[in-house]
Amino acid sequence: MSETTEQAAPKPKRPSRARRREEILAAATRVFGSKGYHQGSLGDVAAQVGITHAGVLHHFGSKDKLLWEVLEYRDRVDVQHLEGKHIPGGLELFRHLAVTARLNAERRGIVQAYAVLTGESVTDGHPASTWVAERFTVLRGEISQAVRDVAAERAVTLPEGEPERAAAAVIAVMDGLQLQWLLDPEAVDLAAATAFAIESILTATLGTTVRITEAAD
Amino acid sequence: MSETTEQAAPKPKRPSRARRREEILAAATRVFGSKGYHQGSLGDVAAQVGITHAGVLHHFGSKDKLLWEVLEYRDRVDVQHLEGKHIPGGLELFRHLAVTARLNAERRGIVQAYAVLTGESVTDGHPASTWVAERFTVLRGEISQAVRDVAAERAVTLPEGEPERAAAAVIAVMDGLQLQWLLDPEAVDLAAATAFAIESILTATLGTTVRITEAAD
DNA sequence: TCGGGCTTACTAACCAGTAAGTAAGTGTGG
DNA sequence: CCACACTTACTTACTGGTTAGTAAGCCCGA
Repeated sequence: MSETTEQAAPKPKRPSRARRREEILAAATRVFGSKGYHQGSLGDVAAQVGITHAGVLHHFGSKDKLLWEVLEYRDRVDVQHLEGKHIPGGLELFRHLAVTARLNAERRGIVQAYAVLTGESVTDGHPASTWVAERFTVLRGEISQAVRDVAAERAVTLPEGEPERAAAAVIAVMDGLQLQWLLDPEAVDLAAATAFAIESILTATLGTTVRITEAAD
Repeated sequence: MSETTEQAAPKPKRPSRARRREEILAAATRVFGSKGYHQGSLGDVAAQVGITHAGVLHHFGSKDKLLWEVLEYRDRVDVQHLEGKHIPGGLELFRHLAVTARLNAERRGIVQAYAVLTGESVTDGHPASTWVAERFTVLRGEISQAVRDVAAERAVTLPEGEPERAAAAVIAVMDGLQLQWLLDPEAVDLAAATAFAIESILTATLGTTVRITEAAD
């Protein structure tokens, strides 16, 4: 065993480790998305990649750990289309949110996964609750900062706590619209309603008309 | 002494039927609220009223039927504080929504139950999905009508589809804020944020300032 | 040949729903 | 007014199903 232990398995000819894990993560996203975490079983996930549930456990150890990696996987996919750019600030952030909503209307699965897991996470002792709570905290921070930036840009002074309230409202409206859209896609135009709501909140908060959609599109 | 027994509705000696059912419904609301429908078992519900799970089934037949009655129970409790008055229209409706949010901040359990079940309901074939979807439809109808009423009152002409978009946004923001509040009550002032968001959406929609909160309360 | 990927086989727990029995009530005929 | 018939509210015990997780071994590729 001289140089044998050194091979880090970089070129996978076999659908090995990394690749299989990705397959499983994608399958788990679909399963947890369509059935929820508690109702979606390891067997369901395993079946989608053509192995047994024990095979899944071989890669992820436990169902909880699999969930955690699914959540991080979603983040990775989400950030991916930003192409390395960090999350924008100011008005650009809100345009980004509107664009995300438009993209989401074409990715029902991932939206459903997010909605189901977020809803489930408010149950006692749910393994995803800290992840979701932290996610909300981070988002509120980023969005309220963007509100402050836009306000400064337009020389508007905001009352204490207003940026935070606006940030919470923006996140809330996005999540809530996703729920309604998932249950009745015909009744709610996810992209339009989201853009409308964000503009409304910003306009009312800043006291001046804010547009985040491109003209004539 | 005219023992003509005019006992129309005598007091039952036993905590019979109706009473027990209410106890179970209250318990089920707590259980489904704190653990979700799938994760909350009939045994959990039964334990809270000091009977066995078979006893619960004696009263409700199946877990699905119990859920249905829980949902209707919530509606009954919700409408109850309106004291027989029908749901108001126009601006009054939005004030009512803000008041409800304020009340909700004191009834974590029922808010949690609603949030959990709504989230769960977007999973495939969930027994509550039609109930939730219908609820959203009805609410959107009522709220969009109220928007139209207020617009007419103020002689504002709204673009096609705007009342519906505003209605969806109002419902969305209420649900979304509940989620954030449940996960982090310190970070979100449910009553204030809800009132703020509703005012924002109405103000932006109608183009004139709308106030729904009482001055100095 | 060796180790990682995976399977088969199993365990222990849990769950909804059924069935049958019991005890405590209610209604009624004599 | 009481005995007997019946109903109601529940229990215990069980069935059939599903689940996460464990253990041990097989197979294949490098």
